[in-house]
Amino acid sequence: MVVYAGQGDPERTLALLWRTTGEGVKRRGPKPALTVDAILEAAIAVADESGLDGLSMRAVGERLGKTAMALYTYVPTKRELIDLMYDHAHADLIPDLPGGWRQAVETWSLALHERYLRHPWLLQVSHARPVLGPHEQTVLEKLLEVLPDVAVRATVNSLFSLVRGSARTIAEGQGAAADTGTSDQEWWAARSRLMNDLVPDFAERFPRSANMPPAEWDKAAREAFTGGLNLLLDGLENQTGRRDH
Amino acid sequence: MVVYAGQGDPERTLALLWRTTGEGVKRRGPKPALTVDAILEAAIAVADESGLDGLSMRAVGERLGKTAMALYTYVPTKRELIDLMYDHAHADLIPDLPGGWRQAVETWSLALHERYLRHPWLLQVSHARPVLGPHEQTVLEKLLEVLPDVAVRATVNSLFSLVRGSARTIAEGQGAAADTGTSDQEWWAARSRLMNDLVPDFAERFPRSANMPPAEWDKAAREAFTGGLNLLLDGLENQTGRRDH
DNA sequence: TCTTACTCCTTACGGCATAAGCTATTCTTT
DNA sequence: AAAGAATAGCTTATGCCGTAAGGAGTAAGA
Repeated sequence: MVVYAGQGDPERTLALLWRTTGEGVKRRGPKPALTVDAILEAAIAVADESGLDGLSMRAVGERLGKTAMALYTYVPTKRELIDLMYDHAHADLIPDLPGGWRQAVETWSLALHERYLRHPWLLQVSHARPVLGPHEQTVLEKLLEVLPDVAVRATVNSLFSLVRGSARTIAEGQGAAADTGTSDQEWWAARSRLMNDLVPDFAERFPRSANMPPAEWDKAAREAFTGGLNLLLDGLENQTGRRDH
Repeated sequence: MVVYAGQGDPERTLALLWRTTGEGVKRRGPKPALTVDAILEAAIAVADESGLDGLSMRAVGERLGKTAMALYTYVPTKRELIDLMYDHAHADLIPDLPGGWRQAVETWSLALHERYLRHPWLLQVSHARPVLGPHEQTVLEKLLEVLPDVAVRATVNSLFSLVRGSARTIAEGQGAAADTGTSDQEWWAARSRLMNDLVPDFAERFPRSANMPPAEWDKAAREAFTGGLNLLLDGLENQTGRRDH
């Protein structure tokens, strides 16, 4: 399932995202035993380990030695928690980008790609509408800084699609392997055998698909990513070149 | 949340996908009151209306005048049901593709894009490993038939990423609008106002993001899609042209 | 006719997010 | 110092979910 982001109470969420909640102000009542950041880190740890499906308020609370309900003092709902996790996981993402725009865009894409692979659950958070958190905003801003001034929206959209799509393919392959305990080879072998029995005319009906063996998925997917990126940047260079190259 | 596909009992799932279950054979016991296809259509109707989150076995059963448990006679688990829905929704998708490869790829992409928008929940089904159903396989095969023989894997991967990514953006915008009852304009206006209050220095910190207003999202996202597609195809033509053009 | 295989129901279980309400804690005001 | 107010974080409860278990009825084969 997909968790839709950015649909909670906007004011509360934005305030949490940008941490505009009065920090130094003295407040009554018992000292808070937790902080939003501690919760975020626990939640991210849970999600890294068990995916977004394993992310329950109970699980996060347990990791902090609290009950699920204790979290609701800090975070209005699970939705907002995920929004916060999402933005938090985009912190300190983009390194200094090298000179030429093409190299810079490549570096940016690889950094984002890598981050997605480190936190695969990020790919399961669908931003129905942008979360508008500071860290994600920074990621976008850095890209805009280096992008040539041609077809900006199309390029941004395509880059995000490409990076997310490729990362998804890789992450899901890995996740499936981990979940089921069967490697890609084993899984594929088992399926081939079954398909041979069940659909003996497969190769006739789908000759081209049959001719495209899976190889090592992980590697193939990575190559497909850089290959696709190159295609896209070629296309962009093509349009740009006539102006400022 | 994301539903992971292709992880149930492979034999049962594949048999259901390819309908190799003995159809004409006489079976004992009461006549089945349902068929897998009827369940699929009901389930797809539910998902179209309420998304994958609203898809519960109870809801599907109710639509058919049955209980949730009645479905388990036909479908082993909800997971496999979703696999079957996924493949079913890819039926009769690709029209006859026009002559030139570039036009053919464009037509293919648009058809897939459109299908995703008709059944947005498709985008929430992540194929950890391919479902390997007949209809999805046909979609892939048709693309392979027209694709030039260059960087095939990268191109296929990129095209799927681009189509899915763009469709996701559009679908989620629409979904959010429907869910929250606020239009894009209203939503954006509200956020802008809040951001102005909470983060008054936004425009200084993120000048380029601030300069990229949201416009009409739906339209912008569609243009970004065709624009990205053109970039990609330019890149591909660049590599192909030297050979067979 | 009796057995067997099958459909489809009711019931039940454990897990989920979270609403409601309670208690204990700590600051502010008197 | 005492009283009041606001807050943290607990327990409990509600209504969802997927689905396991088991039972009742039905139709084909022996």
